[in-house]
Amino acid sequence: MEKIKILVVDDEARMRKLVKDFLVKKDYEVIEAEDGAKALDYFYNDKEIALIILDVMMPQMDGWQVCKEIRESSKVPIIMLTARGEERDELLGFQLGVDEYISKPFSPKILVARVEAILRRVIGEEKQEKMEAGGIVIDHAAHIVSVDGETVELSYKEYELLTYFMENQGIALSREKILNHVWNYDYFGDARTIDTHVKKLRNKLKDKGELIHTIWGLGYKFEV
Amino acid sequence: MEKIKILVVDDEARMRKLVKDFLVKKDYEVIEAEDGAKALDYFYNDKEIALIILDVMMPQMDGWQVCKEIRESSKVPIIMLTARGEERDELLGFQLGVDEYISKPFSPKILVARVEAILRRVIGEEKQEKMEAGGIVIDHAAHIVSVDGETVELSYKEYELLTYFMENQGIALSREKILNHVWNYDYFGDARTIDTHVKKLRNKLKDKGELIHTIWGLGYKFEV
DNA sequence: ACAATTATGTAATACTTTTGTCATAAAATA
DNA sequence: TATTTTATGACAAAAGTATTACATAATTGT
Repeated sequence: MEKIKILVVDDEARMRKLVKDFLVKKDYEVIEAEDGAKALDYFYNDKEIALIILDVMMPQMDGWQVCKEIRESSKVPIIMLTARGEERDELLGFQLGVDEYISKPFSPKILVARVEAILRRVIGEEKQEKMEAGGIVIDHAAHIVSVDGETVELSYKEYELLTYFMENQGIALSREKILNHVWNYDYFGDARTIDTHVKKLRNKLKDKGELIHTIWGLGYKFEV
Repeated sequence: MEKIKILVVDDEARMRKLVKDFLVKKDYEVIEAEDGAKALDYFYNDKEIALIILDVMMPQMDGWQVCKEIRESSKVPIIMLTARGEERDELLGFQLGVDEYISKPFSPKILVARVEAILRRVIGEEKQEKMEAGGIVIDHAAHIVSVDGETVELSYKEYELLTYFMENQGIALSREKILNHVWNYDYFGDARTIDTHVKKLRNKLKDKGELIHTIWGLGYKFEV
């Protein structure tokens, strides 16, 4: 099947690369544009683009302008990236038909989640809504986790962490890797934080907590 | 195929040599620069450099400055070496677009792993995930070792040691060589330590333990 | 906007496993 | 056989992890 194309517009190469890496991992085709003019150019020449991720702050032509131009001829979903602190002009965005905002720094998880939510809405494509392993079920649509049929209440981070583990069953994950995926990419906190979260998660999963194995000297692994 | 070029910048010749040795062994071409000015000079005159390893602490022009200069004209991946204790200015690094940090002392393994991870990300090359020899299988993704189908639990060092042996099948390895690869470069402990680890490893590998041959007066060799 | 609640990250401490060293036994070499 | 090198097992030291408590940040309800 043809891959879904996403256009990423940002003047910072690093940011484009970052976004691209995560989307490519999810099997999307990513086209990069370093400024508004190039973005419009790519967009007009490739009718297949399913979604645009647009940085607000760019020299020459900012994200709003690009958005406005595109909206004159297309209803393609647009996600706006806003910098930390930068105020969101929600109203302007609403008028221009922005579908979503994501504040930098963002976690890759959030980005991918938003992208998929929008595409699901627009394309109506169904994605993996449920995950199961060893009696643990995550229902992403309902945002509910159950262990042996019984619902357990997880906090946001715990939920993300468990999801990451279950997405990578049988794979040894270093703390660094976990931090990079579950936390924000620019989070430079203590890797020991993970221990605490793992502990809490294990507790809540009751006897299924032991499915999260400690790999001494390396990190953790989820395995049934 | 053309070798991939890596530029190593450090004022200490010892450190440069060390890094170079390991990278050369992995078939990279290494260019050394002893100060920031020379580094920039080499970099601007050789457009083929695929990655830069940069020491933070250097007289005249420190690593940050070099990094900043390079970032003004290039997106080449940069790994920063920081001394033990020296505080990492993560934020500054992030702004300058540092790709990775490695703290001295580091194990050669870590260094090579980071380099390959970055290059893989940039160049998009895949690495070997499984190794097999004489009924011993190492699954690096799962971090599992099995002997004749049965999983064996290895400690961190045992795992590293076995990996090193299997990477160098049929090659006689001196204790010194083993120390330099599996242990940190600044580990000056007793080479006899290896004997103990080899012993434990042999035990855990059961009858396959004898694949690790003792070479009297020299060291060890893994051979099927 | 405020207080109350909950979630998250950090630090300190307790705990566990791993690792290195040593003493001694065994084996190989000359 | 004397000497050098390696194997082995016990144990102390080091390093990694679990757990708890607490401060701070985020969220919720009023």
